[in-house]
Amino acid sequence: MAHASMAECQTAQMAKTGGGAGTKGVPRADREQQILDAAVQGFAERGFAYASMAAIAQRAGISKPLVYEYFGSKEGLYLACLNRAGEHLVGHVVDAQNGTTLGRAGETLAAIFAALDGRRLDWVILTDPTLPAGSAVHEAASGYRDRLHRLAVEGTREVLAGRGLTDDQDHALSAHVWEAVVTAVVNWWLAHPAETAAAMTQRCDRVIEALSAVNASTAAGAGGQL
Amino acid sequence: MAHASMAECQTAQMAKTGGGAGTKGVPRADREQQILDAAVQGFAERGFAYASMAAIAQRAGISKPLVYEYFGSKEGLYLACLNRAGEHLVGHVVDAQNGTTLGRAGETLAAIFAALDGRRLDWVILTDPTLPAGSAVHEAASGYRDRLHRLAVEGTREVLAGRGLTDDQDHALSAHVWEAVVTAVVNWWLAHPAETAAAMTQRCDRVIEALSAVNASTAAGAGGQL
DNA sequence: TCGAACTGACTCTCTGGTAAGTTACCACCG
DNA sequence: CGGTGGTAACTTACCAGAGAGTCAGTTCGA
Repeated sequence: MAHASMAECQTAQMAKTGGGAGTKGVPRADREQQILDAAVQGFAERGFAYASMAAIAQRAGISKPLVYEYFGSKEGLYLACLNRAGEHLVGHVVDAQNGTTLGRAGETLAAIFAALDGRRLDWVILTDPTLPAGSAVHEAASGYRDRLHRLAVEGTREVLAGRGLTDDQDHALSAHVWEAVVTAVVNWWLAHPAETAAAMTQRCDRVIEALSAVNASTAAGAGGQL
Repeated sequence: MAHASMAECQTAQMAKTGGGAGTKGVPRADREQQILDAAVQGFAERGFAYASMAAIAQRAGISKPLVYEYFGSKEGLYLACLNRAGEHLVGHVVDAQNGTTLGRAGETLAAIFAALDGRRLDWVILTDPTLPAGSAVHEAASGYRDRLHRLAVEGTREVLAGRGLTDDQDHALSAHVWEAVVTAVVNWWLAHPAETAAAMTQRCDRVIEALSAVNASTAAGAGGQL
């Protein structure tokens, strides 16, 4: 826990006093970003429930009260991480969809990979499973995931309806499952850091292609196994 | 939190003393099951991280030290819940697969629905997202999920390989995604308590059918949206 | 009377959050 | 140009609550 205390001085400043009180000359806006970076790492590493504010402060190279002065509370800090990550991701996915044939599974995934490239931990913040049910942070995270979800399944209703699916609940279930698939794919990516965003896109295209073929034969009564 | 204190006397015993110390005549084996039932509810409700041993003891109608005497620690208690739930589910899925055409998606789901009927919270225990990474309970839960996972994707390799997928990583990703799909479907079921196991089975059959058709058209270049 | 069942009342640690004080930068004054 | 007050940046040291885990003892059935 004490190994990261020297790594936070990326901005143009060097500690002048050994360890006393007093300002270090870092403006608030800069320091806030440093804290957010440290918080994303801390929260992603242990989950909201288990991450400690003291550890995050130490990782950021400052003391706990400063974190509280800038972000108010643990939930406030998480909310700030969430907003930064959520706006970034949602924005990229929207942009990507505007410039391509809307809604195809592979292209949605590609946009997510691209947006998360270089800041994959953002995804962990958006999907942290340890958020206490019913809390403000939980609601906020759900909100961002929901926006992504709506973007991703736009158009699903008509397509499925056209193929004979009329039950509302069936549509809800399908959407829920698709969300889980996206989550699973991104989590797999997180577990394979060597994989580039482009490689993931290609991989998903391959798998989708193959699964389509399997399902087609299944639907035709060939008894494919899945 | 105090509303469930009277609901635990399902076994043949009634409190004889008002609240003193002393035995209540409940043999250890029975009490252990009562504690496990209360623990499953408590852990499922708030997650391992946020559930408190005192609350679980209260829900079981006994005091905290007895829980510790029987299960040793919070992790020990969770482990006991996990083993009971895991063995039950895995056993049922194995049985179901032995008596049917092995490995088809819909039938695996049907077996899970049947096994979980009447004890759906078992699933929450097996998939609790708040388990601390690296802990013994986390490993144990992963173990059970892994056994289910292996059962479910048995045969996937040959099928996908036959359709042109040769990359090992592609297979790993596919398996990971399938696991997520199962999880998503069961979680949806948990969120819709009125749905019977049989209804879920039918619903999944419908959706799988429709999605197969959609994917088939997608693969054929019709540009289906998903 | 012996052991199993059972409890009230602790301890101890961890952590979210706070109070009060310290230092450095800076604008302004003389 | 040196002083000087104000404010933003920062810290040490603490509090309070919650919850895991324990101890010493009490009651009851056999």
